[in-house]
Amino acid sequence: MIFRIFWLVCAVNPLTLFKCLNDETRLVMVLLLQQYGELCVCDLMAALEESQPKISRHLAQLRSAELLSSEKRGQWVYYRLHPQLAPWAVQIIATTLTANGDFITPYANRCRVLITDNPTSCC
Amino acid sequence: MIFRIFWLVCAVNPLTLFKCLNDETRLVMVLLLQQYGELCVCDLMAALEESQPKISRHLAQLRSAELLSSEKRGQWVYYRLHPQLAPWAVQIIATTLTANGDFITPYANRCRVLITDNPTSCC
DNA sequence: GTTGTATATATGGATAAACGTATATATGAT
DNA sequence: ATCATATATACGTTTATCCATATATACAAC
Repeated sequence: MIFRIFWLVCAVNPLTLFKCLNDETRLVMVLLLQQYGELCVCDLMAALEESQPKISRHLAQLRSAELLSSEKRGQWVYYRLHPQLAPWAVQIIATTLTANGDFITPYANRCRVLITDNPTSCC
Repeated sequence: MIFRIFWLVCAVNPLTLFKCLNDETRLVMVLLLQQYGELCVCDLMAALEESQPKISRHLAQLRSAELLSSEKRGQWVYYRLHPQLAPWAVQIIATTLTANGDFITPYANRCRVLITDNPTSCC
């Protein structure tokens, strides 16, 4: 008899998670994605007012840690929290956001999805 | 009319918290303290099998970030989670411990409070 | 094809974090 | 007083992290 085990969540090591959240650029991006669900790279560049390579490098790091997933649509790449991210990790991100909403407010105010009428258009 | 504001919790910056939890030595110590309430330096040295200066240096860092508080009793210094640590930070530590109990098991097994009949004696 | 835009990665240099060793301080015992 | 134990800190070196710049890739429009 053969059993198959399907992995429903990504096994995030706590050290890996905290390493991701340790940098201001990465922390703000993760919190913005927790709050707004999905953002493209240019949204994040605008929100954080940082250079494209810097944003991209940190996104790659979050992606390789399986905290984020990305999807290419046309010439844009959209990021979100990884759908299979372990619930405890999601809970930590949510708790951080709830208790520190003011921490990302200045960033969110520069975020396209907040300041445009038409959030389906990009950059 | 004079108002006095009493600070009931320590205002931990999320970045500061994650910086603290980013290092394996510090993370394990924080999780052990969450689980066992109070441990002295020699307990932590035994649990982590690390040198005294290394343990002491990381404890100083956690103390200066106000994650931990310390109390000297006789020649021993006992550490615990800071009593005024912000609830959201405590929640994050608790969540991490609950979801990753196995992460600290090997350390806990070397912890005096677990392997001694008389936990009031030290070292 | 060319051009422009969006995103990713590679490389070298700067900055910061962690470590080992040595030393200092405080307490307790003799 | 001396000696031993427990803990903290200082100093120099190694190691890891972050960044800016340059370059590469992919797509869309023409």
